[in-house]
Amino acid sequence: MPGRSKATTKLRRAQAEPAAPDDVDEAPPAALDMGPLSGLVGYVLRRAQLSVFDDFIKCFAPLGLRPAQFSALVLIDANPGRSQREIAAALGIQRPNFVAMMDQFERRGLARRLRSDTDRRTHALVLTDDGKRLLGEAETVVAVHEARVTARLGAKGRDALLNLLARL
Amino acid sequence: MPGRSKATTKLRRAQAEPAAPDDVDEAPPAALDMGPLSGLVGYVLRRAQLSVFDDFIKCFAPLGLRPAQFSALVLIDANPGRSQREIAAALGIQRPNFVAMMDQFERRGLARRLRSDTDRRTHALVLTDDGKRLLGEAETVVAVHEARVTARLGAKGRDALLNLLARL
DNA sequence: TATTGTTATACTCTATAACTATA
DNA sequence: TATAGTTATAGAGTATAACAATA
Repeated sequence: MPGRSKATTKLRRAQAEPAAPDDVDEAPPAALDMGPLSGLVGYVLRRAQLSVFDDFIKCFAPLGLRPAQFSALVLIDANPGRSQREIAAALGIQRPNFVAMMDQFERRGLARRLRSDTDRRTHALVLTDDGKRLLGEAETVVAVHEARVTARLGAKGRDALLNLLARL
Repeated sequence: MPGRSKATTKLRRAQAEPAAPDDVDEAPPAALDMGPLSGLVGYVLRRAQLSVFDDFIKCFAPLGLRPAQFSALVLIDANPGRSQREIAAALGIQRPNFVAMMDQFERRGLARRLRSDTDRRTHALVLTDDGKRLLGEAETVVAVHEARVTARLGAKGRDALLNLLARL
């Protein structure tokens, strides 16, 4: 087992306060030892995903879209006429949980459920013109977001990351 | 601007996913077009994280540990005597949400809250012997899990992935 | 006054069973 | 009988305000 390096955290002292009697030597906060977590793919993956989603969510808040909603609109746009089951399954969403999302889309006028003439059980999903317009704005926003991610990884790093993640 | 002249979001279309083998000559299943999602770091990251967690959760179910619980035990073990606030913050868990987890750990006899003599507001967290024993088993399990992940990435790929993810 | 642990609460996400209408 | 969409529901996970004890 490789030894763990001692934490060598440089912490800046708090800014001088106006006139407070505080000169007792306080214990240095000292960063925590993350132990084996830093080498666990699952843990590092989770933290990275939260970090990227954090930026994504902030970028898309003005459009009123959550990540899952964006992905659903993209998929309906790329596959018009498909059923709820197909779209939901492709996104890893349970069918019951996709119903409320489609309800919202219809209420906001972004997508519609058309009745299928071949199988009257299914709904053929399509985007409305408003939905396509919003998706257009979304693709501008996603470009800004993705550029920020790419700035952290480098263009080559981003490609490498996508290829590695595709193996999992 | 260097290399990238036009839209940074030039995204390749999705590859077809391995569909279930079907020899029915009825309706062709026709995999969905994932559109730009396959090139979005956030989306691919999320799906990969869910995939890895899926294996992790199955591996740790016999030990009665969820991913967050495992990470908390690891952190307490590597940093005995730290406060709830410190452990929770290092894991990105809100302080109120960490209370129930510590309650469970104490009920199961895995960890204890010792009273601190320097600051009676805080609890000094430590693992019990049972907690350390369970963590020992967990590290065996995590090795199996991690080996399965590494089998998909290759040893070099795994290292590269960890380095890339650390930049996010 | 500020902080730690805590309670209460609410909101999102996710998972499963069961109903209906079609097939 | 099986399937698509739906309803209801329960469980995680997550976020914030507020309170008591302590600093």
